[in-house]
Formats: sequence, structure tokens, C-alpha cells
Amino acid sequence: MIDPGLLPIQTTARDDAVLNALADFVMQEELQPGDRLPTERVLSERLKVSRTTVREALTRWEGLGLVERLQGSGTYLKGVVSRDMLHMPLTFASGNDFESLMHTLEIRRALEAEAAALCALRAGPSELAFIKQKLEVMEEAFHSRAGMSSDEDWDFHQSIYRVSGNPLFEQIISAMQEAFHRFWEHPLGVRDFGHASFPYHRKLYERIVAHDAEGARAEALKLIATVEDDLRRGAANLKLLDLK
Amino acid sequence: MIDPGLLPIQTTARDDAVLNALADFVMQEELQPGDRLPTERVLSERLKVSRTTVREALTRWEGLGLVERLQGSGTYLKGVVSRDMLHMPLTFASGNDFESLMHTLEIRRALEAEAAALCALRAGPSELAFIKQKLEVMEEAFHSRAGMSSDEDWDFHQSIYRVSGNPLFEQIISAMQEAFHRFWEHPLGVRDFGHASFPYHRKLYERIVAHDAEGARAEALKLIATVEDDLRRGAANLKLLDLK
DNA sequence: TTGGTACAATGGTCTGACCAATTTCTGCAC
DNA sequence: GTGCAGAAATTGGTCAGACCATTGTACCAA
Repeated sequence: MIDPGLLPIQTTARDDAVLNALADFVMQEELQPGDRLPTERVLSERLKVSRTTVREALTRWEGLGLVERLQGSGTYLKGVVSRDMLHMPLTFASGNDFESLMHTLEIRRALEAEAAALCALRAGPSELAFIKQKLEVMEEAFHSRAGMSSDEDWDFHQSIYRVSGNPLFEQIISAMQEAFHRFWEHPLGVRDFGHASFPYHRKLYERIVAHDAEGARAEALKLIATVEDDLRRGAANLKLLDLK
Repeated sequence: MIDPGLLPIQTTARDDAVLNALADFVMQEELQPGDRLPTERVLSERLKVSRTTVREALTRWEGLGLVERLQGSGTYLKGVVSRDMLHMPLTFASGNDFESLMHTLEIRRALEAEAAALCALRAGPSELAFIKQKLEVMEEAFHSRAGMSSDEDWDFHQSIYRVSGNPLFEQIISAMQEAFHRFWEHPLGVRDFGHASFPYHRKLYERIVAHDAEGARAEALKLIATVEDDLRRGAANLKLLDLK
């Protein structure tokens, strides 16, 4: 079998060249997010560079969140890649304290509200059905498990970001989600976290169906407000414990 | 809403461990940007991992712009590093096309509105004076030059981000602004870009002084809306040119 | 159908070597 | 002593080949 792309590399600055070649390959083969890339060993052979170099290049992409590596399985495309793409990694200090988490939540509230508004404006019938399905899965999980389920909840919100038509929303929010994960390894002791937010999900959906941008924005703000309240309660609990 | 725990266990995360160890080292030694890190070989020996692993870890940091490697010289710290940092890699479809600009503007609108609302809630007398001063400088520049001045305008908005009490607003926005800076100078050939937004600056300030969060949010939304209109007009102009 | 087992494929790590760019040292000319 | 050219050491970049750990798959037995 002869692949048209993936010609040998010649210049110096190998790993950069590898990334360009790989970007070309991805575009040429029209690979979608979720598709599997060629094996490191295959790339190494095709590009006539060592596997080390291939790995360094892929490590770059992995750090930028463009690609995901699964040991024993393969390397999978995680974002859209094209040769002329502007990568802008933001890094800043963000501790695990209450204040930092509150800051990220404020960013999230801002983006969530805007995404909801845009979503209300732009969602067509098929997009609405997509969101509705995510909503119903979430509600089902809520009732069967008697509590908020993070995965299904996340799917619902993610569907809104996607339908907003602006990929930046999803990128920024999902990057911040990692901060949440870190934080929740040391929970604040709040049980049923996010429980209060449940009813607002359907309200938000209804405003989107009605193409009511400002209404959707308002509901999204209320939803995040309940989460902030939970967080504040958790912080209060911690303070109580500290006093003992 | 958030993850309840049960994260996947990780048996192999050596390069991550290397980065944590390195972050600790940097903090312990109080290394500043520009300082040189230990050699790859030294790190390899000290951390009891192979040089390959050290290199993979450093490649991650290099990709995030935290570190710079100079062959024959060494690896140098390029940014501030701490153990718990939030990495937020964003990727744009590069370029000066209308759609990309619109996407960044949508993010900006989201953050601007939220920052304005928080600002209205949190601004004390001295903060209000700070914002007022920036506003007056901007207005002065507007009248003397008969047009919006990007620098003074940017200073005004930046003061709002700062008073919001959440550093993330300023960091995210300024990073995006930087990426498109050259383009914002003369966007799409629209003269008097941002001219229509002028009166809304003072209105926004007045809502902040009144500690009216929702009012401030609304004015910020209107302000960005005028910029979007300008952008749309520019896109229409370009399209006209294309047809010739 | 279920569950287990062997095997192949794939990413992760290691070792040791050599290359290329840079820095530092050395010794000679003046 | 000074200045400078060349040698030597240092350091990141690449390579080759090996082995480990995890995953996916095909096959077999209960």
C-alpha cells in the first residue's frame, strides 16, 4: 500500500518539520477528531527520522491538546489541525485554594452565558435535537442515581459550546475543567454538589429552543450562580473545621 | 456538576513526575526567568530517570513556552513556573479572516460583560477614581484626535479587568489581543473603527459607579455590539471588493 | 454466552552512542 | 600582559535497538 503523503524529511529542525508533514497528512487524509494517527514506528519509517524525533514532535502536540496518546492503543487526533494554525498556550498560576477556583468559575460564568446566547441564536433543528438528547441523558442519570452526574452534565454543557459555533468556548472551558479535577481531589465536603443546578438545565434548554438569546443568557447565569453558592457553602464548612 | 472522584489511576506518569519535581526545584532555588536550568544529563542522574524521559518533559514545557532550549548552551527558564499552574493551550484557525476575528470578539464580549458586572460589585472609591481617570484620558484623546485611540481605549478596558478582582480576565484577553494585534490596527479597512463605541464607555462607567452589576453588563454588551457591527461592515466591504 | 488466555500491536522508558552548536580553555604571536 | 585562533569540553538534538506496560483481538473452554 502506498501512501501519497508522508515523504521523507530532509531539513534540520526535524521535529518541526515532522509536525508540518503530519499536519499536511492530516489535512490530506481529512482526518477528523477521534481518528487514529499512524503508529510512531510507521511515522518514523516513512519520514526517515528516528522514533525519538517523532515522539518529541507528538509530545508537543499532546501538550497543546491537539492529540491524545493511549498506551497499547494508539495516538488519536483530539482537535482540528491545519498547517497554518496559531497555537497560543496560556499558563498562569492557579492554586487549589477557594479564591482561585472562584476565579475560574467567574470565567466560566462569562463564557457559559455568552455561549448560551449564541446557541439560542444559531441552533437549527438538528442542533436542538442534539442538545435535547444530551439533556435527557443527563436528567435520566440524575433520577436513576439521585444526584448530579458529572459526565452527563459535562456532555450537556459541551453540546451547547459546540452548537454556539465558536470552538474557542469549548477549548477554554475544557482547559479550565482540568483545574476543577485537581481541586476535587481534595473535596470541600459538600455532598450533592451541583444538586441545586439541576432544574436550570431544562430551563436553559427551553430558552434556547425559543431562540431567546437574552433569556438563555439569564438562565445560564442562574445555573452557575447555584454552583457558586455550593462552593461558598463548602468554603464555609472548611472554615468551621479549621476553627476546631 | 463536577467530578466526584474516581479518576483513572496512573501507574506510569514519569514525565509528569519529572515536571513536578522540576517545578519544585525551580521554586526552591527561586529561579527567575532567564536563569539556566540544570543540564538534561544532570537532571537525568538526579531524578533517576533516563535522559529520554527528561527530554520529553522539557519538550512539554518548551511547547508551552515556559522554557527555551539553546543547543550547546543550555535550557533557560522563560516564564514563571509553579507546581499548580493552569495550562490553557488555545488554537485558532490562523489568520485575518473575518470568522476568526468574530470568534475572538465573542470571547471578548463574554469576558467584558462579566468583568464589568464584577467591577460594579467590587469597585471601591479608589478603584472608581482609577477607572475614571482612564476614561477621561480616553475621552480627551478621542476629542483631540477626532477618533478612537486604541491605546487609551485599551487602557480603559484594562482598568476594568483589573478592578474586577480576577486576574484571569486580563490574562486571557490580553493574550488574545496580542495574537491579533497587528490586525486590530486597521481591521478590514474600516475607517473610524470603533467610533460608534465611544459613548458607551461613559455609560458603562456610570453603571459601575452606581454599583449596578446588571446595568454594567448590559452596557458592556452594547459596547462590543457596536464593534461587531463595524466588523461586519468591514467584511461587507471586502466582499464587495472581491466581486470586482 | 461467558470468561479466560495467549499473542500481537502500540505507546513509554531505557541505554549508549554520535552529531551539531556553543562555550570555555589553551597556547601562541605580538 | 593582550588578543586571538584553534582545540577541547559542554550541552542540546538525533539515532538505533532493546525491553516494559497496556491495550486490543482472536481463539478456546466451560
